[in-house]
Amino acid sequence: MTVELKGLPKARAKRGPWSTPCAAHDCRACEIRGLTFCAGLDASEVATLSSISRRMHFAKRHIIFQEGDTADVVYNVTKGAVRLFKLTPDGRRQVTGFLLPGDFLGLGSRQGYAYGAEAITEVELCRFERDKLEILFESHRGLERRLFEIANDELAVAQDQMLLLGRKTAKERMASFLLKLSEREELRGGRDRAVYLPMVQEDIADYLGLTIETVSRTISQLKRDGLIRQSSTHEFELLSTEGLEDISEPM
Amino acid sequence: MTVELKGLPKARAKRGPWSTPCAAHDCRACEIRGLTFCAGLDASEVATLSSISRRMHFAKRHIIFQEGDTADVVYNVTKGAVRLFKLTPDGRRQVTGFLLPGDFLGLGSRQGYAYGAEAITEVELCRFERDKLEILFESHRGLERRLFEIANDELAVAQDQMLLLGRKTAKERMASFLLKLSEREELRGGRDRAVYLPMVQEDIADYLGLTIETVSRTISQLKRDGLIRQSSTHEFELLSTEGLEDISEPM
DNA sequence: TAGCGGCCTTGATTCAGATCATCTGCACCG
DNA sequence: CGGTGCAGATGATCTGAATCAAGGCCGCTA
Repeated sequence: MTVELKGLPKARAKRGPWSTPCAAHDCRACEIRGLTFCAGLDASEVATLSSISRRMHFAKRHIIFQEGDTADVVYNVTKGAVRLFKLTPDGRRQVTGFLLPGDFLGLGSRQGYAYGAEAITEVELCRFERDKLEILFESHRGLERRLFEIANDELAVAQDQMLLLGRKTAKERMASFLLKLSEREELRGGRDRAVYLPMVQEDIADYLGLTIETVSRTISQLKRDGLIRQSSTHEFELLSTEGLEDISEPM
Repeated sequence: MTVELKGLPKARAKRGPWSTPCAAHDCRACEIRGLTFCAGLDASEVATLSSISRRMHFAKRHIIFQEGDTADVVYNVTKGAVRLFKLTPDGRRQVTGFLLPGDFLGLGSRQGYAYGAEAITEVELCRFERDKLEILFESHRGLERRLFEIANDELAVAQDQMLLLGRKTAKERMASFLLKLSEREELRGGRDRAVYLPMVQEDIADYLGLTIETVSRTISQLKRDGLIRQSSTHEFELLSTEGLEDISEPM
């Protein structure tokens, strides 16, 4: 099923070739429970959540929603990677975040989503309708509180990003970015110092407020300086987190 | 009462000369009820809120809290202006927001505030202890929901700011800034097109990711182009919101 | 297996905004 | 009222990152 592309001028993003809503599935079998907002629920709560959730598939490059769409659905990423972004009318793009399995998607006021969301890789999402979820809140206060916590955490991340965008140099931005991704992997139990970068350099550039050329040059320099090593197209290794920390937070 | 300055290296901010906690006061007489998170509460709810709130005074330049302080108190700004900021270890500053009467202060995870807060002018705040507030949530679900909404709104504002910092020119940043402040005044019932800027140009520079020289030059240019007029030190008039919009959101 | 397109790299040049250096206005104060 | 100090304005110069311009690599697919 292909969905119509909304007429945003000069928007680079395109609707992908397919998305498949799947039947309600079993949350108890979820690969990423414990990471996400479902964490710390008891058996009955998980069962209720299961009953209102629905698995979705999106192809690479599929736009999950556009900035301004009514925010009546929220998601949980279970597989793949998603980029969040905003566009200026003349087509400049700011990537405001990357989502990986376990991440929550869809915070936003009733004025609609403040950003668009697009699949970087093939993506699997757990979909919840907002009003059904809100009914659940009545009986399960913890769920609502958890969501509030998530919003607060996102806010802290956003503030860090403002410091990065407003006051850091290209090298500092790149080092901060790699370190943050690596910390995230560690929380998810990934291998120490290995970082998976599913996105292309254009995404990184738009996330860090730089150009692709500067991103490429900065990565090259970090390699030359022996701070990172590229294991494969999307896999990097941090050879010196200490060195990167010195760069990202200069005294 | 003067409070010790925490030893943050090269931090420009200093503890101000005094802060006075006042006795519990009457929320029913609050100047800004209806603007803030107390909005839409019934009489009994206001009474309860009143019983746990406390008026605070802070002098100009007084640090209300530092980044990393335990986030066990939240505030409502009732008078004056506050700046939120983050610092790099080497002393660069990013102002992440300005608060005016009616604004909520103190969102943050239990890891502590993600930013510092400092009085720009003399400030009056309504102080609430977090755990007392949370007890109130049990009986008044609307209050919790309202706080969640505020967090969501802040998140949307933060994303706008990322777009500004990552992808806009100095002129675009300045125009966006003035327009946003003006919209805010309108919501508060201020005079149309008049903007009150309690902060100094250094604050604006640190908010927009620029230097004071660039801020000064950009303001001069907007004046020369007949888009704004300075009525007094801290008062500006937007002569052409249309012109400013064209600049802030180029097609 | 040749050709095509997407992504990345690297060099040369430009430029917006930073940095450096004065200078003015003005509030405060002894 | 002269001095002092801070906020702001403005000119000159510098520079980090953008822009412009080639190429290279690699995975498709025909």
